Amino acid sequence: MAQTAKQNKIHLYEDLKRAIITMELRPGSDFDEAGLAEKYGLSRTPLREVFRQLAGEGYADIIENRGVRVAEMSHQNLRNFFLTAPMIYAGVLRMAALNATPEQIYALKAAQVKFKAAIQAGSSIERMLANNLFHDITGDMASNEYLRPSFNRLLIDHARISVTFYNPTDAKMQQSVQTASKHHDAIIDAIESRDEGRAAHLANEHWNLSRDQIETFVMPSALDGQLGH
Amino acid sequence: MAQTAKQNKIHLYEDLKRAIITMELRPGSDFDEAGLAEKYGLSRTPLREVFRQLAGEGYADIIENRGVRVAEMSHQNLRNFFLTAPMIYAGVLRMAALNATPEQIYALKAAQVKFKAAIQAGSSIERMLANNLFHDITGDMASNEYLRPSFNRLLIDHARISVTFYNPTDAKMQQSVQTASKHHDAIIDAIESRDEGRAAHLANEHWNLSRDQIETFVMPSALDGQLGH
DNA sequence: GAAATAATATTTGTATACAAATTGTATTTT
DNA sequence: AAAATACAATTTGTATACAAATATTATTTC
Repeated sequence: MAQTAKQNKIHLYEDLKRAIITMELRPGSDFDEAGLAEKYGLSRTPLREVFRQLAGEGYADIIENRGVRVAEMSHQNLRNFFLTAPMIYAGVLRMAALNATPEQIYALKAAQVKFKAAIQAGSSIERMLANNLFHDITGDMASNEYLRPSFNRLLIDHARISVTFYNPTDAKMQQSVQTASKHHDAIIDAIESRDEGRAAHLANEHWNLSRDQIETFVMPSALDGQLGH
Repeated sequence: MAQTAKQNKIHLYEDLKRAIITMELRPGSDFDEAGLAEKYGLSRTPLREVFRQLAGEGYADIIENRGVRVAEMSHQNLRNFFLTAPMIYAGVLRMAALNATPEQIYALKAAQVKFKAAIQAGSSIERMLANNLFHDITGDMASNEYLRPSFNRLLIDHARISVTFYNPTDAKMQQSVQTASKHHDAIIDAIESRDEGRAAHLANEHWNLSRDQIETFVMPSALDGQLGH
């Protein structure tokens, strides 16, 4: 079919992205070209173009003569993540407050409704995806092509870290999800009232919450939090 | 030939990158697949993979059914550039001071020697390339995979802005190149002595110099410099 | 039986051929 | 002659076929 090829390519792209941020495809695991070509009814040529694109966006790594694999997540990554995220996110929210359009604000509110629903009734994956969507929209709002690439990479690993470490039975962790949701509400409010300073401040609070969560539950005293502030 | 195909691909990749940052290929101009395939002795398949890669790194944009073109540089881009650069570069230099290896420091010093030589005797393009190399090495030093993507995009447009606006006959501009060179020396010193605070401070000075240059010579009062500080 | 080598299978990379979409030109219509 | 349509040429996208490199297995050597 003529039309389906293009659609299949899009589906493959979206499916792989989703599978990577949900950790369905583990970091370091490699893609099966032949298998995926079969599954999506595509030849290897467009398939490989999708791989290149995913690599360019930080989802995967291409190794010469040795195929494509899901981007790694090392311990060094995690450290850099918490050093970098507050800075980039403060920049994104600051510019989001300046540049957000009414349509984007509407979309952000809708994403927050979804997020709250996911906290109540959704799976841990659904919660993460809703959170991811929320942050992604703030990335749109900033409309800063220089900030976006780094921000997107942070979002990828923020998603993967969430999936890895989130434990819905833990009371303290549930509490911090509630706090995160309150942050989101405050962020929407700051953006809507064009308060860039407050938006930037909230970014730091929000990521400190994430860091504390991880520190407390998995890697106590791993980071000194001195940088990126 | 078996070996040449892989080499040709690398040459194509490097040549296109260079042609883009030197403005030999103008923003928005589109690539001639057939012509480049002929010129580099490659079929269109590997050629298109190179295009995808360049697009992923911010050198080019791929438009569905309408080929590949050199990444645009709009006025909005320029504004975002000066809002974002100080922040990212401060982050990079801070982490460079923390993480630089002796080999990287050696390479940075060598790049600075080249830069000084280019100021004295080189063309405006050579000067820009030497400067670009210097900054690129600081990006290596930081070894932060979250900062790198945005930093690289800034470097691309920093190069293109330099080429566009640099006027070697202007006395004031020559002066600011000398100042930039002094900044480089100070940056090397800060990194070598692991003084992250000073490195971050120098980043801001260095980019303010760039901004003042552009503001004074091409777009007076275009930016308020309020953000990103 | 373990290490080294050779032979085979699989995977990755490239070239060519074909299909679809877009662009440019010629023709027709008014 | 200007606008609209039809046709041809070019460009872009995909599939298949083939080449090169890597991984796996079998065989040989000690």
